[in-house]
Amino acid sequence: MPELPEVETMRRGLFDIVGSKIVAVEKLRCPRKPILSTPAIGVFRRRAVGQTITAVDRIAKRVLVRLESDDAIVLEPRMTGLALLTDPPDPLYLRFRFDLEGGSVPSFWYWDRRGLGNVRLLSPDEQAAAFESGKLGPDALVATGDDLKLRLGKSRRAVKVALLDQRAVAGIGNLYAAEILHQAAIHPELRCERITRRQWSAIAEATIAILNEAIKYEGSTLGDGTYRNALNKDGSYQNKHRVYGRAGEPCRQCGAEIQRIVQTQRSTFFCPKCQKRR
DNA sequence: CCCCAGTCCTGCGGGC
DNA sequence: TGCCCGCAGGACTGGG
Repeated sequence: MPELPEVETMRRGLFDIVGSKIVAVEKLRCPRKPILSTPAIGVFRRRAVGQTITAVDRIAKRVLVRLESDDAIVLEPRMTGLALLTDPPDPLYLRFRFDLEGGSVPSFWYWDRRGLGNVRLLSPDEQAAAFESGKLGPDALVATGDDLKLRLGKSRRAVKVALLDQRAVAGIGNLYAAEILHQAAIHPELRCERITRRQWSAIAEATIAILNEAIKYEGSTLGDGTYRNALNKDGSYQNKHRVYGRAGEPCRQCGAEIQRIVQTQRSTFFCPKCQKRR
């Protein structure tokens, strides 16, 4: 499930396409519903073909392939989307192919098993509208304790639920929210309004530490997941998980049994001994 | 404004 | 053995 570390790994995996020219774009037929993409493929192709790729960036959980025209191809992988330079996990779910010239890479693909993701080509104005402040908080890799306190300090929501709000802080998903709160020693059900300035700082520091560590290990590939890097290799941060997916197993810090609860219909994992309610 | 349930989608594992 | 159901959750929508 791509969150910030996985999407950042995708971005880095596409480094070798910078400087190449797009010579063809194909939206691939899938046996079921095609994924969402805009604009219509004819317009998409006309605006992309002939363009040189100038950069590959990340905004929150999206990858932006920037073109010399200042348009950007925006990949939004959601649950099961992958950016690939090589053979896919299953060719059935290849959704887009971009053929390249002038570099070391012949093509890159967007692959998406469940098809909840999307591929868009956005003009500068459309990019500004899609990513305007108000829709996305500061990137989780740079958000400070004060940023979090300012945006969430008055909220009555449980802190774990609030960390998933991309308008508050951008890039955290269900898996890393649990990991971050364990590192910060904060109970996931603690209401934001009761969190101290010092605790917000601890959460921000844990966020940066956990996400950077996960990037170092190229993200988490879960047993039933599909996440891979651009060369179709597994990440390895799943071997470092403190709590996520470890219900009933011992906490690596204190040995207590990791608990699983459900918050707003999503699983939350935590250590009842390390993570206090205050 | 704030918050939450429902929705999309496919594969997998538990239960019977 | 095979089938059914629930679960996985990112981002968006609609409604209280």
